[in-house]
Amino acid sequence: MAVIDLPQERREMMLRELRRKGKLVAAELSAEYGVSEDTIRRDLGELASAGLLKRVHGGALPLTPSNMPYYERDKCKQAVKNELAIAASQLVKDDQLILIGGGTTTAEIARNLPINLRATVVTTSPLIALYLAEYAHIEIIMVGGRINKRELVTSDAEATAKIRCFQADLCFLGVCGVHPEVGITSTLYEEVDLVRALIEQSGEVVATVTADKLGAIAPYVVASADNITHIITEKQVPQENLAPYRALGIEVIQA
Amino acid sequence: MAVIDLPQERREMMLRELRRKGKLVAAELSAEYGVSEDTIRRDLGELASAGLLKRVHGGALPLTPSNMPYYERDKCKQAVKNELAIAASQLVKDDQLILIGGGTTTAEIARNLPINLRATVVTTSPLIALYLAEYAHIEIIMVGGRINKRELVTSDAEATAKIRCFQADLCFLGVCGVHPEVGITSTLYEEVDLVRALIEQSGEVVATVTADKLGAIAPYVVASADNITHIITEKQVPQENLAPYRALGIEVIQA
DNA sequence: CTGAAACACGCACTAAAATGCATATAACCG
DNA sequence: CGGTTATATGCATTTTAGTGCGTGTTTCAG
Repeated sequence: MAVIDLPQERREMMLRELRRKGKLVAAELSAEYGVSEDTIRRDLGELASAGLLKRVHGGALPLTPSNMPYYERDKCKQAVKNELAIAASQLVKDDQLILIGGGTTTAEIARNLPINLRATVVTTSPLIALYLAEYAHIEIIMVGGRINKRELVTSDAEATAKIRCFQADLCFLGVCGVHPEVGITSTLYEEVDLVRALIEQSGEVVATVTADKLGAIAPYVVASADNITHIITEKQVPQENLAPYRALGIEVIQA
Repeated sequence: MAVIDLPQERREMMLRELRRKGKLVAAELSAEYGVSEDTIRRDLGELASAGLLKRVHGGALPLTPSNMPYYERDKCKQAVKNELAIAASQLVKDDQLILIGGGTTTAEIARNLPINLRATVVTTSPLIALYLAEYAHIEIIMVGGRINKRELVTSDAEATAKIRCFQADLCFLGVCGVHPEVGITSTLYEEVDLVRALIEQSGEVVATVTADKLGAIAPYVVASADNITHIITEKQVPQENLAPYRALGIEVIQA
């Protein structure tokens, strides 16, 4: 992991993190960079007086609040999704080719990748593409096609065909439901082919699944559950609910 | 390992190391090159005053932290760009096929379209795609490809080829410079083909041009000025500056 | 209204920077 | 060849930037 040894470097990192995440919390920064909260406060004060961010009680916010589009849906279970995303982001390694599908949790993963990760990411989500643009060493391939406004992704035949052109190391899936027997299911028919392509063109398949989606069944079946290699879910999920997935050879990670 | 015996050689090595690692730490350099920290500091000071790096406490950083993109530029002349965008948005009619290129002004247009506009928009910018997702009756086609992080658009051959699949009614262009004789110019070589495609695949070509870009010349020529059908520019621009464009048959609108 | 968290300020300590000076080496020139 | 000069370097000294801690104050949420 890249060590931060220059104060100025730390400040620039903070600015980038602000652009990615839309806010900075002093206490978190203190832990993240291994310096006291005083130092963080001084940093934030300096950046604020340089006109680079807006200082608020507890942290900082961007000057232009509405530049990065913001989505209401993103709010629910935000904290949980953030936890899952952080755990998921541990699975990536340098120099991999990664596919990221649509969804609020996968978007969260895109904002929580290691800051110096060197990789190529293929995504169908313009929102994720924007988040990734803040990373210096990530090559971004945007998969084109008709935008599905509900999910904010391209999910038509053109997008599916494009995904088929890649053979990735890793894929992050946002799913509507995962059931041990029924498998991966979706509420959107037009997404089925695309998600299937994501799975088939990728070595490891990581599904981030909140507790309510575990064992859930949506109308359209995408693939059997054993196509998944990793499930990231909440800490509080009881072990007996996870056992069926482990029996399928899926590595289950709780965060 | 080549021995470093020339001071100048050492400095060039340091610059290369800076490009490779993104930062230089004085103490490390001292050990690495076997000279005192004083010497390193003098080197860094010299390189800084030559404008080759940014000197910071403890070492040095690149001048442009490789990602000083978009969001900075977006702030400047925001009010003006908004005016131009509102004027530009008047030109769209229902049921048209519209191309929107990259740029801060074109993004502004995307946020200022008539709320009930019924149209199809093709864009290379994920940011614009997100803005457009707010409109109920706009069909969005995202053009895929490698993302240029600086401009936040897809501008590679794949994107250009895709644009060639459309025959649009209208196209909004964000340009680096428009000169009556030299024509439309760009600061980015890789954008040239794409912008040319936008122009050729579109009936009307609307350029939103802030005062400083009117008559400006950037390194790479895209097309002659008479390819433009409409120029939207600032109110304060004197008539004599606009006459050459009108002589080319371009409709000039001041907002 | 009250307790906890965040903040602001001053102080002490460390590391890095600037500055002046001494020395060594290499280049220059008669 | 020998002496002068310019450059590069290291060392000592003073300044300054960065940091953490303690104390008292402000802000915020229940």
